[in-house]
Amino acid sequence: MALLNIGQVAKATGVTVETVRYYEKQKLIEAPVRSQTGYRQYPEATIKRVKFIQHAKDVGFTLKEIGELLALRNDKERSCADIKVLTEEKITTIDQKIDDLKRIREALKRLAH
Amino acid sequence: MALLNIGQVAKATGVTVETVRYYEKQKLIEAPVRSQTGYRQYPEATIKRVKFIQHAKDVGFTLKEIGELLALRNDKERSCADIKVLTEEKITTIDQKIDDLKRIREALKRLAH
DNA sequence: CTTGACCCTGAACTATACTTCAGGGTTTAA
DNA sequence: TTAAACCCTGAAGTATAGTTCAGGGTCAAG
Repeated sequence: MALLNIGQVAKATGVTVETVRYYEKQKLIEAPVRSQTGYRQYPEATIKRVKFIQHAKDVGFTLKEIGELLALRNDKERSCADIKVLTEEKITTIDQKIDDLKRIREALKRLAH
Repeated sequence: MALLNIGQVAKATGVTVETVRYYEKQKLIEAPVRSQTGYRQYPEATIKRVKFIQHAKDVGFTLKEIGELLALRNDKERSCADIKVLTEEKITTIDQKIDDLKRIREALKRLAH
């Protein structure tokens, strides 16, 4: 598969190139390989990762928390049991958010008669 | 019903008194009546309102958006049809957030085997 | 072979949502 | 009646998540 430069990643995900570089600095995406002239060359999977970050941000996770979510996916060091515990914790947080949203939704629904 | 001073509202909602004053400045909660000595005196309903703000914040709404959500509830000026349109818009946003969360949840669920 | 669109770095700037500070008055329990 | 615990204001400070700026190189079309 072809590698993408930063502008293509930005366009495909709807963020700016500055945001992509910012996520790299914050270690939310891996530093990509570079062309001879220093241009960042991204695999296509980066698009999914940036989109994930945006979706997680939209539902109230901070970049730090998103880093933890992503680390769970990548971390092969941790024991399976460890990952399970951490993952269940995150799922609890998510379920709370879903409940909050449902409650707000119902309140609005009542408003709209 | 008894009126509450700012510390009691803060304690009941889990935010600081500074945050309550900040929400007042941002017009997310009404400026309450004052005691002779200038202390803010809140009705109990303020607790629900502050809790609502916190829940909405947790699921990624900005204070500005939360202000709009609250305005829908309070606004008696707007036509019923107007409110309905705006409310449906907000509900669409909420449904998107719920979908995002469910997708993240499923990804984590798969991780936990 | 140049011009417009793209890419690079590091640093300074911005908006949001608070938090802290300075300097003071009030309430209440001992 | 005094000391701890509470309340007030306005202004300055902070963390997060970018955005903008200065000052450059690179690539692709004409």
